[in-house]
Amino acid sequence: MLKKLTEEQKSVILETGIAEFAEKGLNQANINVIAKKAGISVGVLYKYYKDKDAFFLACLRRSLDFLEAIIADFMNGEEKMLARVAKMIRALQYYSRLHPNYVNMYNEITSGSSKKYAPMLARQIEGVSAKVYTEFITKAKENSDIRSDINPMMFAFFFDNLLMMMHFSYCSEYYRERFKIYCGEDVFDNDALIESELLKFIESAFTFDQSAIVHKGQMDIKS
Amino acid sequence: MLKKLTEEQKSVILETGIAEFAEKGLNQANINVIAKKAGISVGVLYKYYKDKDAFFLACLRRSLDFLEAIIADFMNGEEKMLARVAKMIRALQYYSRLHPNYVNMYNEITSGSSKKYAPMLARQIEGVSAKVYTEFITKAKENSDIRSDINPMMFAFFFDNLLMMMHFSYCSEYYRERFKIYCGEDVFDNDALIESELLKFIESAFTFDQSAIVHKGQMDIKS
Amino acid sequence: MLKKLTEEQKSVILETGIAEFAEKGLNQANINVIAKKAGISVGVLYKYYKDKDAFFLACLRRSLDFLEAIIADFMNGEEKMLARVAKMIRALQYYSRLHPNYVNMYNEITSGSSKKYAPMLARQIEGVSAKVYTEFITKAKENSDIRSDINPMMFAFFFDNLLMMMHFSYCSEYYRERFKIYCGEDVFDNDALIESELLKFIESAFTFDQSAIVHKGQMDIKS
Amino acid sequence: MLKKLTEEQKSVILETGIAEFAEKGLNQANINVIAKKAGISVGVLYKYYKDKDAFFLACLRRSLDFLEAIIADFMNGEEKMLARVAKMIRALQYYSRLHPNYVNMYNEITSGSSKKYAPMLARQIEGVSAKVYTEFITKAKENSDIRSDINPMMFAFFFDNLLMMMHFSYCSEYYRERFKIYCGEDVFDNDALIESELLKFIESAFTFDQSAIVHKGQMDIKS
DNA sequence: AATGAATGAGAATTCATTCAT
DNA sequence: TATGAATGAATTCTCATTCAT
Repeated sequence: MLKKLTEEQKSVILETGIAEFAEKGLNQANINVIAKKAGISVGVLYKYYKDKDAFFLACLRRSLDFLEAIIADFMNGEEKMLARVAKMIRALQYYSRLHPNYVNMYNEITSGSSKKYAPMLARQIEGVSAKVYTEFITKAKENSDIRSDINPMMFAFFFDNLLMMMHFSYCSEYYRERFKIYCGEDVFDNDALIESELLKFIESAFTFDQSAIVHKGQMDIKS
Repeated sequence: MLKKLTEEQKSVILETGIAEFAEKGLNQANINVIAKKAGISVGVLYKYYKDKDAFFLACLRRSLDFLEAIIADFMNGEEKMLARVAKMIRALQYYSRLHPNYVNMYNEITSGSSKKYAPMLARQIEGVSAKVYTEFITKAKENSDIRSDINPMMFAFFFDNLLMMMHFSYCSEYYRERFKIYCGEDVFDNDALIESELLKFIESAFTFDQSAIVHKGQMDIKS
Repeated sequence: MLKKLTEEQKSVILETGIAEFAEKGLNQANINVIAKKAGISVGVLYKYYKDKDAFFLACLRRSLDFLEAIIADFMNGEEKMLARVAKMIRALQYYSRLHPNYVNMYNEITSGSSKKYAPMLARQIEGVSAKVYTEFITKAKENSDIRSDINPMMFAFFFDNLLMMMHFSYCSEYYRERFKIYCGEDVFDNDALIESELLKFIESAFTFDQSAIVHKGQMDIKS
Repeated sequence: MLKKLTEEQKSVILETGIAEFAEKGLNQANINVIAKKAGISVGVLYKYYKDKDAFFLACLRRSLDFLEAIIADFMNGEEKMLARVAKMIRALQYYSRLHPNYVNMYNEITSGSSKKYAPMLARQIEGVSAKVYTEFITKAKENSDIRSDINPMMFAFFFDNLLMMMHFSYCSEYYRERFKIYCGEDVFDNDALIESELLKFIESAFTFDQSAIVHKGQMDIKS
C-alpha cells in the first residue's frame, strides 16, 4: 500500500510496539518483528521514528498519556479526599485491566536497560503527580481533613508508592504472581475488596489522630 | 584434577555479574565483559553455569539471599510491632546503601525481559515474606495490637509494597530521581526523617481505630 | 500531457547530482536526497533516468562537456605552443575554481567503485585530448618547435598527466591538501606562480636540446 | 579453527581487504564477503579491527608501507640525480605490476567517498615524499646539477605528479585504458620505452638552461 | 581443567526502486 | 502525469557459545 499511513495504522504500530516492548523489554524487542506484526515494512517505521530508541520513547509517551488521564480525574474532582482516592483506585483497576501494557511500559523504564532515560523521564512523568498529590495533602492538612503531624511531600510519596505498586500488581506478570501469593489465587476476582482494603489503609494513614488512641499504649518506640 | 573455584572466586564472579546485570539488565550485560572483569575466562564461567540465564539466576539468588536476611531480622525480633517495623526500615536503608545492586537485580526480574522466570521466582521470593508478614499481622490483630477490621493478607501486601518501593527508591536510578522529585533534592541526606515518616504512615494504617475519630465526620464514603 | 522538464529544471537536477556525487561518491550519494535537494520527486528522476547509474552517467557527461571546452580552447588557438599551453593552464585554474565538482566527477570514475564504466568512459573521454595533444606535439616536432628525439604520444601523455594532476590539485580535498604540503599552505593564493612554474617545467621538457648542454656533463646514464 | 591467527592469516585478511577495497571502493566492498574470501568469520575481523573504517585504514597502511619502500630506494641512493630517477621509475614499474592494488588503495582515498580521511592521510602519506623530493631538488640546484631558475617545491610537486600518474597508469583500470588510448594498445609491452621517455621528459624539465637555447626564439610569452 | 580465539546467527538501519493515488 | 510513501533486500556489527589447544 503506497498511501500515507492513516491515524488508525499509526495507532496499530504504536500499540504493537507497546505490546512488544512491554513483553520483551527495550533491547530484546525486535524492530523487524514489530514491523511485521504491525503489518508494515521496517522502512516505514524508520520513516516515522529515527531509530529504535525514538520509537520506544513514542510508545512510552502514548502509554503515559493514558496513565496521566487517571491523575487528571483526581485533580478535577470536587469530592472530599477519600471519595477522590476511591475514584482513583477504581480508575486504576479499570485502566490496568484495559491496558496492562501501558503500565508495563512504565515499569520497563525503571529497570537497568532503560537507565539512560531515567533522569529525563522521571522529571517528565512524576513531576505532575508529585505536585498534585502534595498540594492535595497540604490543603487537606490545612482544612484539618487529615492529621497535622505529617510531612505532606513524604505522605504524597507513600501514597503514590501504594498506587504504583497497585498498578504493577494488576499488570505485570511478576507482580500479579506476587499479589496472588499474598492474597490468594482468586484475588483478581474481587476488585471491590481490593479497593476497600486499600482505601482503608490509606484513610487510616491519613486521618490517624495520635491523641485519640495514645492510651492504647503501643507507641513503644520514638514516642 | 579439577581445581574447583574457591568461594572467594565464586563471590567475585557473582558480584561482577550482579554489578553488570543491575547496571545493564539481563540482555544488555555482556558475558565476555563480565568474565574479563571478574578475571576469569568465559570458558570457566560456562563450566559452572549452563548459559547466560543460569548465570543470571545465580546472581539473582545471591542477591535475594542477602535481601532475605532483612526479613529474617524481622521474624526473629521479640519487640512489639512498631519497633520491629522501625528496625526493618533502618535495615532497609542500611543495606540499600550498602548493596543497591542486590535490589536492582530484584527490580530487573519484574520487568518484561525476565518475564519467563516471573512465576517461578515470585513463588520462591515472595513466599516467605508473604507468610511472615501475614502471620505477624494476624497475630497482632488477635492481640488487639492492631485494628480488627482489616484483611491481614491485604495489609501485609500493602505493607510489603511500601517497603519494596522504599528499596527501589534508594537503589534504582529512576526511583531515586522520583524520590527527589517528590521530597526534594536532598532527601537522601535525611534517613531519619524518611524512617519516621514512613513509620508514622504504617503505624497509622495499622492502628487506626475508627471509633476513636468517627466524630470528625470525614468518612464521607463507605461509612 | 507530459510536461517535459524544462532545460532549467534539468540543469538543476544534474547540478544537484553532480554536487552530491562529487561530495559523496557514486555509492554514498543518496538518490532521495538528490531529488529532494533538486526540488523534484524521485519519481520524476526515475522517469528520466533508468536507474542510479544512468543518472550518475548523465551527471558525468555534463561535467565532461564542460571540461572538454578547455581542450577546445586549446585546439582552436592560433598562438605558438607555449602561449597555448599557458592559456590552457589559466583556463584550468579558472574553471577548477569555478566548478571543482566537474573535476571531482572525473576523479570519481577513476576509482574502484566506478570500475565497470572505466573502459567505455576512457575511450569517450580521453580519445579527443589524446588525439589533439599528440597531433599538436607531432606538428610542433615537425616545425622544430620542440625537440626531435621524443615520442609524441608519450609526451602528449605526460603533458596531460601534468594537467590532470593540476586539475585534481585544485579541486579534490585530498589533492588540495597534498598540494599545500608540497608547496605551502598559501599555495592557492598565487595562481600566477603556479602557472609560471608549470609552464617552465613543460617548456623545458618540450624544448630541451641535449646538444646545447651536453657539456654540463650530468647525463650520467643513458648517454 | 580456534587458534590465534597466524601472521600468515593476518596477511591474507589484509590482502583480501586490499583486493576488495581496491576493486569496489570503501563503501561498496562488503565486510562479510571479505571475511568469507579470507576464510575467516566476520567476528574475528571485528576482533582485530574496530569497524570497517579501521580495517580499511589498516589495508591502506599496508599498501602505503609498500609504496614507501620505493621512495626509500630513492633516498638511499648515492648515484646522481638522473640515475636515481631512472631507478625509481623502474621500481615503480616493477612494484606496480606486482601489487597494483596497493596503488589502487591510494587512488581510492583521493575520491569523494573517502573524503573524511583526506586531510589526515595527506599529511601522513605525502609528508615524506614532499620533503625528500624538495630537498633533493634544492641540493641539486645548489650543486648546479639542475637549473637555477626554479621553485624547488613546485618542481618536486610536478615530479611527484608525473610519478603518481605513472603509478595509476599501470594499476587502475581507468588509467590503464587511458594510457593505451594515448600510447597504443601494446604500451604495456614496452616498459623500457616508457622509462626512457619519462626520464627524458623529467631530465629536460630539470636541466634545461634557458640561456643555451634562447636564440631559438620560441619563448613567445612571458619572456 | 582452563583458556580465550573463533564462530556465525541475529538485529538495527539504509536506500534504490516501485507503483497506487 | 507526477508524487513520494512504502518496500524489503542488503549490510554492518555484536556477543552467546563452542572447542582446539
